[in-house]
Amino acid sequence: MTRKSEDVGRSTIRDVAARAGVSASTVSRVLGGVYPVSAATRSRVMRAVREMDYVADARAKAVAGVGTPTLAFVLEDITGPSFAHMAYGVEREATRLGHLCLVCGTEGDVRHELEFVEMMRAQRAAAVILVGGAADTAEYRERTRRMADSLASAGSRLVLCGRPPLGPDAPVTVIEYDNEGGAYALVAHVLAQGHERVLFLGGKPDHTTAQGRERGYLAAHRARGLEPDPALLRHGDFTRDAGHRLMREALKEGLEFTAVVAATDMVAAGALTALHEAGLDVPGDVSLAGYDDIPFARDLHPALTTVHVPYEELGRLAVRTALSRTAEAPDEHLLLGTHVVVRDSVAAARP
Amino acid sequence: MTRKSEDVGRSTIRDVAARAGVSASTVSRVLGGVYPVSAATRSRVMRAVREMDYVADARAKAVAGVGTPTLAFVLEDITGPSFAHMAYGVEREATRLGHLCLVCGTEGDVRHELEFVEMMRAQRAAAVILVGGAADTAEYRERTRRMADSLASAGSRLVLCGRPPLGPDAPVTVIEYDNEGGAYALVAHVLAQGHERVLFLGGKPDHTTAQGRERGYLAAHRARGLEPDPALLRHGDFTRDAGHRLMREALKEGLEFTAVVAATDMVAAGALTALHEAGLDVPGDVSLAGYDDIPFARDLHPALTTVHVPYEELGRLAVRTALSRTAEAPDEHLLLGTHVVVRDSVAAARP
DNA sequence: TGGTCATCGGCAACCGGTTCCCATGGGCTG
DNA sequence: CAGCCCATGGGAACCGGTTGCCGATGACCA
Repeated sequence: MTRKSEDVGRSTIRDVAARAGVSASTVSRVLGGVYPVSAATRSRVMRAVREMDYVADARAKAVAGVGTPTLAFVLEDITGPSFAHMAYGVEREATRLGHLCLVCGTEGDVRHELEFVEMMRAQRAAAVILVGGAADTAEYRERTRRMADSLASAGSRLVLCGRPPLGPDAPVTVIEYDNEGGAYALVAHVLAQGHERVLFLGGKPDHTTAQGRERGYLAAHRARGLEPDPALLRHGDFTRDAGHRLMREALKEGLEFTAVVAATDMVAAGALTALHEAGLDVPGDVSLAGYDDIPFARDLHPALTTVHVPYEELGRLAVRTALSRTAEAPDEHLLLGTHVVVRDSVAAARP
Repeated sequence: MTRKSEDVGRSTIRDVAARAGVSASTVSRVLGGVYPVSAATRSRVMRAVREMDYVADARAKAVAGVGTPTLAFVLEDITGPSFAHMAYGVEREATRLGHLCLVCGTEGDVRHELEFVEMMRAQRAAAVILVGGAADTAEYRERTRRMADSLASAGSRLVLCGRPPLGPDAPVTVIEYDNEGGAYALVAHVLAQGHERVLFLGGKPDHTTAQGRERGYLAAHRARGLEPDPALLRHGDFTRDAGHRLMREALKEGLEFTAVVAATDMVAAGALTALHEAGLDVPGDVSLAGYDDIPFARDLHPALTTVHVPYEELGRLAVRTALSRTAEAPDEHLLLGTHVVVRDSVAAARP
C-alpha cells in the first residue's frame, strides 16, 4: 500500500529487477539486447517487464547518453497550407531518421521564438528549424545570429528554412526556395499574354518572401522594357482576407489593370472572390495568378495558374542536411527551384 | 584542450560552479530563484552563467522531477485543413499551459501509432492526443483500450479527439463533435429547398466520422418521410481527389440527382471541379454542400454551404480537459456542437 | 580430479541536475 | 562582551537509467 512503486504504477528498473530476482544492471542489459545474458535470466526478466508493463524512462536514458534524439520545428502558424506541407515534410523525415519532433507556433511574436529556442537548447535538440520569411533587418540578423551561436555552443544546430540567410560564417544551415526566379517566370508568362498593367497584390512589404517575389515581378517587366506603375504594387499580408480587402479597394478606386499576380495562393483566393463579387469574369475580364501551388489552387474556379514550391521536400531537406552535417563539414546553403503551373486563370489580354 | 567541458561547449552545472567559486548546489539555487542566496554570490554565479552561456539540461531536470511537462499529438496527416486547425488549437493551448508539444504523423498506419504511443509512454508525456476518426471495430477497441491502460499505468493520459469512444470504464478522455447532428441540419436545409434526390459523396464507409454524417443524412430524409435511394450513397475517402473521381463517375453513369452533400469540404472541392468540368452550373443545375467549414470554403465559387466544426476549440479543449483532470475526477466525455453555414452553393430545386 | 577459461551477473561510478540536512559564521540582543 | 539565532552555502543522497570492471560459477579438457 505504501510501497513507492505501487503508488502511480510508474515502476523503475529496480522494481523490475527485484521482481525478477536480479540486479538492475541485468535488467538494463536484457533490455539493451547486446550484452550476453543467459536464456533463463532473460526470460525471467522479460516476464517481469511484461507483468509490470515496464518502459524505461526516456529522459533518464537521455541523461545517461542513450536517448532518442529530438528535433524542433518553429513556425508562425501551422494552419497555412504551405507551412503545413513543410511541417509534414519535417515530421516525416524526422521520424524516418528516428527523431522525435517538437513543434511550436510563435504567432509571429519574436519573444515566443526566442523563448522556444532557449527551451530547445535546454532540451539538447539535435536541430531547431525556423520556418517562414521574416523582415531582413540588422536586428533580425543579430538576434538570429545569437540564436545560432548559442545553439551551436549547446551542440545543436539552427536551420533557416525560407528565411533570410545570415553572414557567411554563422553556424547555420540555410534552405531557401527561389522566390525571385519563380515570380519572374510567372510574370513573364502573364506579360507574354499581352497584359501591360499587372497588379501585384499582398505580402508584407518588408518580408523577404514578398520582396523576392516582387523583385521577380519587376525584373520580368524590365526584361520586356516595361517599367511598372508603382500604383500597381499593393501590400498587405499573406492571408486570404488581405487579398480580398486589397482587391476590393483597388476595384473601388477604379485602378486600371488587366491581370493580377498575388503574393500567395491564399491572397489570390481572396482576390478571386472579390473579383467575382464585383461581377468580373476571370480570366475573361481579368487574369489572375498565385504563388505556392497549394492543393486548393486546382479547385478554385477558374483553376489557378501559380508557381509550384516543393514545400514538403523543403522540410525533408531541412532535417536531412541538418542532421547529416558533421562537425567538419561546411555550413550548407541550398536553393530549391520552383516552376510555373499553367492552369486556367490567365488568358490573353484583350486587344 | 582535453578538459571535458571544453570539448563541445556543453557545460555542466559543476563547470559553472567551479568558475563562480561556489558549489553546484548554490548554482542550482541561484537559478532556481526561491532559495535565499546573498547578492554577491548571486551576481558571481549569474556572471559565470552568462559567460558560459549555460542552460540547465532539461532532461536531467526532468529526471530530478522538475522538468517541463510534455504532451503528444498523433494524427494521420497534418496537411488536411481541419486537422491542421486542431493541431493549431492543441499546440496553442499546450504552450499556453507551459507544455512542450510533440507531433507524430501516422499516415494511417496502426503500427506507427502503437510505436509512437509507446515512445510517449517512455517520455512520460502528460497526455497523448489521438486525432481523427477510425473504423470502430472490436480490434480497434481492444487495441485502443490497451493503449489507454498502459498510458494510465505510466501516469499519462489518452485523449480521443473525434475518435470512437471506448467502453465506459476505460481511462480515457473523449472529445467529439456532432457529426450526425450537423449532417442532419445540413441535409434538412437541402431538402427544404425542394431537392429529392441528394447524392451523398465520399468518406470511408467504415469510418465513424463518415458514418455519423451518413446517419444524419438518412435521419433528415426520414424526418420528411423520404427513404433515400441506396444508389445515392457513394463512398471513397476524404480527399479532394476522391470527390473529383466519385463525382465524375456518378455523372458518367447518368445517375440522377439535383443536389450533392459531400462528406467533407475537401471532397466537395473535388466534386465542384468535376461538376464545372462537366459544364454544370452550381447551384443552378446542381446544389452542393460540404462539411467542416475549412477557410477555403468561402473562396470556392460559388461559396460553399457547409457545416462549421470548431476544430481549433476541439484541440484546445482536448488538452485543457486532459491536463486539468485530477486523479479522482471522472473520465470526461464532451460532445461539441456544430452549425450550418449557409452560403451560395445550395439553391432551390427547379420544379 | 584439478586447472583453466568463457560466461554471466553484481557492485559502483557516472550522466546532470535538485534538494534535504547540517555546519559555519556574522549580526543582533541582553 | 557573551550568547543566540538566522542567513547562507556545502556535502551527500537521490531521480532512473547505463556501463566498466571484476568476481563467481560452471563446463570442459588434460
